Amino acid sequence: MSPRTKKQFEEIREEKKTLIMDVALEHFATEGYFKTTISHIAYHAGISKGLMYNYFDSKETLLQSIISRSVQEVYSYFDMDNDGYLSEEEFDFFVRKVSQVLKEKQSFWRLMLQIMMQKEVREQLQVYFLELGAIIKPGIQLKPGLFASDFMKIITDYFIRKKERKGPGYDPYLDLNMFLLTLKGFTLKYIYMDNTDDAFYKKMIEGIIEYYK
Amino acid sequence: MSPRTKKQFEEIREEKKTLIMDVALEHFATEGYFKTTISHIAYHAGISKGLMYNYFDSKETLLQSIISRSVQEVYSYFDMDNDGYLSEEEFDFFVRKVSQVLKEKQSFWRLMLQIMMQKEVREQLQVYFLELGAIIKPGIQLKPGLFASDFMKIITDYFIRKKERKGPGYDPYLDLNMFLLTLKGFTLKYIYMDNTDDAFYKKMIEGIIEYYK
Amino acid sequence: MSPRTKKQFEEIREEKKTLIMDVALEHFATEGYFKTTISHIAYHAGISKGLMYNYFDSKETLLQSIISRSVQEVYSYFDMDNDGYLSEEEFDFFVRKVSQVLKEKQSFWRLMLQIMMQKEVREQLQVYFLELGAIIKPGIQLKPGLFASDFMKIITDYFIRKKERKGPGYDPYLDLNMFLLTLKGFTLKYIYMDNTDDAFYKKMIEGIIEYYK
Amino acid sequence: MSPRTKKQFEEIREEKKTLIMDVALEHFATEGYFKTTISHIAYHAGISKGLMYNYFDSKETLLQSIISRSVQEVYSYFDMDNDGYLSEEEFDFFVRKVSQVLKEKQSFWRLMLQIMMQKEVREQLQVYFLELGAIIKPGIQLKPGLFASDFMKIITDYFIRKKERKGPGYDPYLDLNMFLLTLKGFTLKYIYMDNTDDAFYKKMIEGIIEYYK
DNA sequence: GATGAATGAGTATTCATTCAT
DNA sequence: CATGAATGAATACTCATTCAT
Repeated sequence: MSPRTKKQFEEIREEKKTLIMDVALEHFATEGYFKTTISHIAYHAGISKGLMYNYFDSKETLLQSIISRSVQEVYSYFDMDNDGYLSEEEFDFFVRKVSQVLKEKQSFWRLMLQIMMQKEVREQLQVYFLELGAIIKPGIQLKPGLFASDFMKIITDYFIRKKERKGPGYDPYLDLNMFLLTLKGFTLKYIYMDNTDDAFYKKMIEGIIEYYK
Repeated sequence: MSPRTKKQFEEIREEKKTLIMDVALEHFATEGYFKTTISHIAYHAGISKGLMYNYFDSKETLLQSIISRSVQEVYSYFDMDNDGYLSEEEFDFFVRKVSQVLKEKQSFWRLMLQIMMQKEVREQLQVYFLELGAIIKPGIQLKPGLFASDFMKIITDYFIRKKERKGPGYDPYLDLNMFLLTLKGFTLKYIYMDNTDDAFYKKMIEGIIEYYK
Repeated sequence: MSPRTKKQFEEIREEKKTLIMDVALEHFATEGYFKTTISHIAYHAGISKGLMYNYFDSKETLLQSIISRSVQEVYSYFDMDNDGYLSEEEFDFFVRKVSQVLKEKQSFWRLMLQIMMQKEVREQLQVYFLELGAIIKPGIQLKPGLFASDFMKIITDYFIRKKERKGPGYDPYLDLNMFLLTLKGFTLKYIYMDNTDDAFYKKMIEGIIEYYK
Repeated sequence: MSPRTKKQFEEIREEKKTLIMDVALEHFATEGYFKTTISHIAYHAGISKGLMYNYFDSKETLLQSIISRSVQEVYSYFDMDNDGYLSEEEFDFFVRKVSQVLKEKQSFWRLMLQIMMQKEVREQLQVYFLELGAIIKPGIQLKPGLFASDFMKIITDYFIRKKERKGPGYDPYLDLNMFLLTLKGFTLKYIYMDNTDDAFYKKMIEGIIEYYK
């Protein structure tokens, strides 16, 4: 019965926080942030309301933690430490990654869409998801170091290089924006799909690659 | 000093109802349904809370009335009493109509997206917006008489006829779904645009027409 | 098309008032005073809310008017202008009268019971229905001129005279109070009877007469 | 500083619930159910409104809990687990018990009378208080297991046996119903008595016993 | 750490009453 | 006389947050 080490405590703490965030995300995403009560989350996480406040200062803090965590996870998905260059082969991989992120983090994206309705929230989150509201045009300077910027830079570069393959009549910015529109549409569709039709899902990924590679 | 006629009363009622719905839609769409209080709506509509309840039974009824009204308006936009045939020239017109509806009813679509987060709501509204959740495949039977079905039928027909132009390698269903994805993406993007960049907006409409006509 | 005379106006006014009171009494009695809304009454009386206030200053005034009117009616039932003497034959008649009043004014009595729950109301109404809360003892002075007092005086006299028939062991005050208890019980029972069992009802009247004549 | 045990929490809950129900009953009975506000109850119970709702889901639930509890208490008063036989000596005891229940639960009975005005409520409560609406006739089948039925059965048996003592001219059902009427009248009278006149009260109990033993 | 009782500011809703027409 | 739109004070109820144990 040796007392737990500091490290053990820390681990338990992290586990509980993760549990709470998982439960909360699920309920936020399906029932809505405002309709989900703290009591409800605590109950489904198997803890008391009081303990919730031991881990998170407020309902809002909890929400922010969830978003922040999910953003980190999405970051890591794309492994932004690479060389920032997207080859033709990697384009395939990239689109599939995007779809995978959508699939695995469906709840998160649903929450995002919901949360973004509020103007204030939207402005704050632009930091993470610049693209959602931004327009890609020649001459726009993307801040380096931000996820969305990095992401957009790599993609933009890819489409500019694509011009070499497609010839003079090709408008890379139009094509890029069409691609982004399609990706957004894919996101929207997937987020709302209750009974995932996997065949359709896969077919559309192939379609996107075929249309925009 | 004669009392108001029935018609006068009816007019007052309709005007006030419209006013309340307009104000409510605007606030629901920008601040969110749950964050928008009845007091807030009443205040901005310049009426008392009590009067709100003279016209709408509850906050939820108000929401439903708004949705119902907007759906009617969208219906009328597309004038579904036509021949159900979409010529190449009309395709242009159709895409432009869609974008116009988005532009003019931006608040409504934002509200829709928000509302559709809740599963129950989504299921109920499928009647109106079948497509949002549906997948278009060969052999699918669309119920005639419903807006979404009519809409989808016309579009599907268009893409099937397009095969004649495009030749044997052309997959009309893939192309249709890609088109719908792009349209959805356009919707999503437009809904979130605070400062409308009209040039970009128009460019993308042209792009969609160019890609899918 | 001669203009209506003052008298005609007065008559119309009285008719409307009576109508409103009738409707209100019915609803007060079955749904309860507080649960019955002015709107409801106005609707069922086929008039507007505004007009209601033309006839009655407030909901409370309406209630008081109803009670006052019913009390007058009950008064008249017993024709208190008689000699104040109750013969043996008249006792029969008296009990039957009581039951008839119960039957015909069931709604009113139900309303009374309900209203009397509130202390303040009860105190105010003692004027009319002294007996309900009072105890009849030798030496109590009943205020002349009040219905309840008159009523009690006549009944008390009857039971005192009854002593002559029953002999020395007979306690007129006990018997009187037992009789009043039974009458009250009869009231309570009848008020709550939804499906009037007329046979039982009549049998009990005969019983009361048999037991207390 | 160890947290409270489950038992401690349970005790707190029970105490508070009892407190709230006691206060509420008192106010419901004297001011009326509808006139009594939740705020009022909370204030007089020395707690916050919020806590009320921690223990009772709604005002109506609170009412039901009060009624349910009181019914249980009345049940236990009569100890229905006995042999179901009422001897002549026990009849005294029985009547006195009834009066005692009236005295000790005066508020409850006042509330009952008030509540029973509403038809729906009345129908629902018949389960508990069959007799109030029922008529006792030869051949009526009383459902065993229900308080009111048990109660009525015992009383009915008593009056039937009484016939042996009284001889052929005696109508046990008339007498039973007269007795029940008197008891009801006693109830009604007692419920409304503000300043209890104990001497009168006791005299009437003796009277009832004398008349119906 | 852990619990859930307790709080109170906030929210939807009701309804008697007023008043312009 | 008659209407029903309009008001606002009151009321039931919710829920994030605090805190004694």
